[in-house]
Amino acid sequence: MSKTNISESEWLVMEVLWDSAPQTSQEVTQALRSKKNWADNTVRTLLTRLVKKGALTAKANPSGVRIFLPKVSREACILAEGESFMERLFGGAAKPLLVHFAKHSNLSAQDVEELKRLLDESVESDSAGLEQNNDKI
Amino acid sequence: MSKTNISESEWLVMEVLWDSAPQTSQEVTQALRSKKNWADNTVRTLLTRLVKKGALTAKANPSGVRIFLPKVSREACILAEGESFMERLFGGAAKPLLVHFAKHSNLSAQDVEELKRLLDESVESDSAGLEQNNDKI
DNA sequence: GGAGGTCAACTACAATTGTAGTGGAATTCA
DNA sequence: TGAATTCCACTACAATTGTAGTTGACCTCC
Repeated sequence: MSKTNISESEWLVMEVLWDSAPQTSQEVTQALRSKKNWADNTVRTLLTRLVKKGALTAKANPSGVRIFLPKVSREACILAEGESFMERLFGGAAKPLLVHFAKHSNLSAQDVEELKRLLDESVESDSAGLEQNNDKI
Repeated sequence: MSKTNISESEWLVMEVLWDSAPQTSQEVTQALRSKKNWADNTVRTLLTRLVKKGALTAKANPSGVRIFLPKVSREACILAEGESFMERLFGGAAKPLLVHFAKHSNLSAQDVEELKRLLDESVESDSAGLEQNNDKI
C-alpha cells in the first residue's frame, strides 16, 4: 500500500516543502534552522529517505543540484495521520475525538460560531443527497 | 520529564489495563488475543517496558505472579498524545484540527447537535469567569 | 519424586529513527 | 592549476520498537 510512514523529523521537512517547493536541500536546512539546528547531512538524509518512501520527488536542476518537491499532498498526509490517530486513541470514532478536543481547547466565541456553522453544513450536505432522492421519488 | 512515550503496541496493552486492572500478563495476553495474536513473551516484554517507563505498576500477588496496573491515567495520556498530535499536524492550534475532523467525518445530525451544545458550553464556561468578575465590579 | 507447565528475567535481532561523518566528483575562485 | 567549497552517495551508530527465544526456578499432578 501507499502506507507512507512519515516520522516526526521527516514531517518537519515535509512541512517546509509543502509551504514552498521545489527547494534544494540547503534551502530546506535553512528554512528549518529556527526550529532545528540540523547539520546539512541530517537534512539530506531525511530528504533521501522521504524520496525513497515516495513522499518526495527529487530532480536535478540545471546546475546539477537536487531540488525536492512533495509527491504527496499535505491534505492526504494529514488525512492519513488523522485517521490513524483517531483509530489509535478513539477507536476510530470521530465524535469522541471532537468531544475531547472541543473540551480541552480554549476556543473563542468566534471560533465556536465558525465550527457550529461548519457542523451544520456537514449535516446539510449529508442530507442533500437524500433530499434529491426524495425529489426524484 | 515524565515524557512518557508510549508506542503503538504498548498503547494496546495500556488500553487493556485501563479497561480493567489489575491483570496478570497472561490475562492481558488473553484480552488482546482478538486483535493481536502475540506470544506471551511479547506481551511480557511490553509490560516490562511500560513498567520501566513508569506507565504501569507491577506487584507480586500472593502466589508470586506479577499483576499490573496503570500508573498513569488514560485521560492524561490521551491529553498528552492529543497535544503532541495537534502540535505536529496543526501547529498546536485546536481550531484547524476541529475543522479538519468536522469536515472529514460522517457525523449524524444528533452528533452534530451534541457537539454544538458542547461547544456552546465551552464558551459559556469561559465567559462565566468574566461574568463573575463583572458582578464583582 | 520426576515430567511437564508457568513465570520472571535476560537475551536476541531486524527495522526504523535521529543525528550525523567520510570520501570523492564537480565547481569556483584566486 | 591547485586549493577551497559544495554536493551527493554511502556509511555509521545508538535508541526505540516489534516480536520473540532461552534459561532457570517453582509448582503441580500423577
